[in-house]
Amino acid sequence: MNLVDRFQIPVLEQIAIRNPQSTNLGKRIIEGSIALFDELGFEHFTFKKLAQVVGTTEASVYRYFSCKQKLLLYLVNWYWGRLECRLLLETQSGSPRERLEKTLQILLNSNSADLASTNERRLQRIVIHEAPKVFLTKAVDSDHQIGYYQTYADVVGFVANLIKSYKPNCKYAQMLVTTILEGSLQQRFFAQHLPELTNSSEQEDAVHVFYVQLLFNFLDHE
Amino acid sequence: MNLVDRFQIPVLEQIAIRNPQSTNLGKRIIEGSIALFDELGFEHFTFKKLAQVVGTTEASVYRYFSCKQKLLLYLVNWYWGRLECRLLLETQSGSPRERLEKTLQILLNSNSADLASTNERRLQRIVIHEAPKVFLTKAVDSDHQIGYYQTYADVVGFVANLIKSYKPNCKYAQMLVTTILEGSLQQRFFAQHLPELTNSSEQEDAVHVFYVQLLFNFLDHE
DNA sequence: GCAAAATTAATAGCTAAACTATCATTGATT
DNA sequence: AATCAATGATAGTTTAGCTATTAATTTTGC
Repeated sequence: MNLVDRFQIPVLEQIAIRNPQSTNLGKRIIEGSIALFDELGFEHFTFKKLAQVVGTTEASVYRYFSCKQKLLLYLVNWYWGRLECRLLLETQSGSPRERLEKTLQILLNSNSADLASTNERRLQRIVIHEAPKVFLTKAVDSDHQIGYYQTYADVVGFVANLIKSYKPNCKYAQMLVTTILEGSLQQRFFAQHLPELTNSSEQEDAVHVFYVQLLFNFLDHE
Repeated sequence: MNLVDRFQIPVLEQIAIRNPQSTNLGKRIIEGSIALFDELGFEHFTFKKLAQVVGTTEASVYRYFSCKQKLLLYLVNWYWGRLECRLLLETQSGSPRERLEKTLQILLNSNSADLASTNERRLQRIVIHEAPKVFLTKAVDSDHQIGYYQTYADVVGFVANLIKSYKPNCKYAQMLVTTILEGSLQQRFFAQHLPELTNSSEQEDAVHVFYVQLLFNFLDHE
């Protein structure tokens, strides 16, 4: 277990009814849900099917999560939390410019070496395919007030501060960050499913090249 | 009825079982669904509730649309189709640069004067809150093959070509367009529900200013 | 090691969404 | 006037989403 895995994400305990990391069944639910969300997609995912995969009952799953939206939110928050942790650990030294470049490498997931395990690759796919559904609900406002999006806001805030340390007068740091973060996920979705909407390339990671250029052209000529 | 309203969008007839514009009930279903999607959101929207609003039965609604996903797709395509039409009509003259600037004005919806009617404002809100759900499904690939996303691809292609006429060597025209299109919708969502993730402003339309600058900084320094 | 407490399994059941089917009625067409 | 398409009215099926109850099992405190 490396440093990143030790990182505790405080929001997670609020989202779940009972901390799934604290019991054997809870851990199986998380593992199973990663596999099943990836396989079925959010719409066709049900607690009944999850219970079968995990070898338990529907009622027992409900003791950990009140509904599948919350379970997805838990997984997505886990992803953001790990990202935040990596950012904190890996961007401690260097010039503002170097720290920003390193940040983009982490955010844009360029080196696929990090995605070693099957689970991490699955989680990445879940985030690409389902993450926006975590926001786009009638419950956004109340969920926001409860603090369910705090981890994501922390990531955005952290990178926005890095941008401001590079360009103190930047008026649009938050917009830049979310444009890059959400945009890059979307481009990966397009590359796989709607290739005419993007520009993928065999030779390079076009998504990475593009967003690095987009950011620094903006900052260096604002 | 102005020019834009006369525009026929060919994809729409494939999405619906029966063309809703051809009958009185069909038109009421479209009107009602715009109001109801806006009010309830995609998740809580049902054909039963729609039937009540429209003054018909669930079974009759099913004679026009096979499911609510298709109905949403129809509405979103209508939105994209109108946008494409406006682009074609309003960017016929001027230098490449001027045409691009006009295009951004249309895409980013800067002049809220276009959003005169209640229905158009509702449709805009539906697109902001629900449009990504049209893509993010397990059925993307088959829907894509059928051609359900053709209208959107046309809009993206049109703007990408404008970009290429301005900068013939631009390698990332499609990525630029989708980043701006989807990004701007998302920023408007954030401005309303998660304001710490964006940079809204009382004085200016920050979304418009930001994306114009983002585009031309990229193109003029690539 | 044992009693109490907490977890889980097993089962049942309820409400509503997402459809499908049937047939009578209306209204437009030739 | 007869016909055909669209709609209304009604009913019914399956499954998702969620709650409740009790018995079995495991964990925990002592």
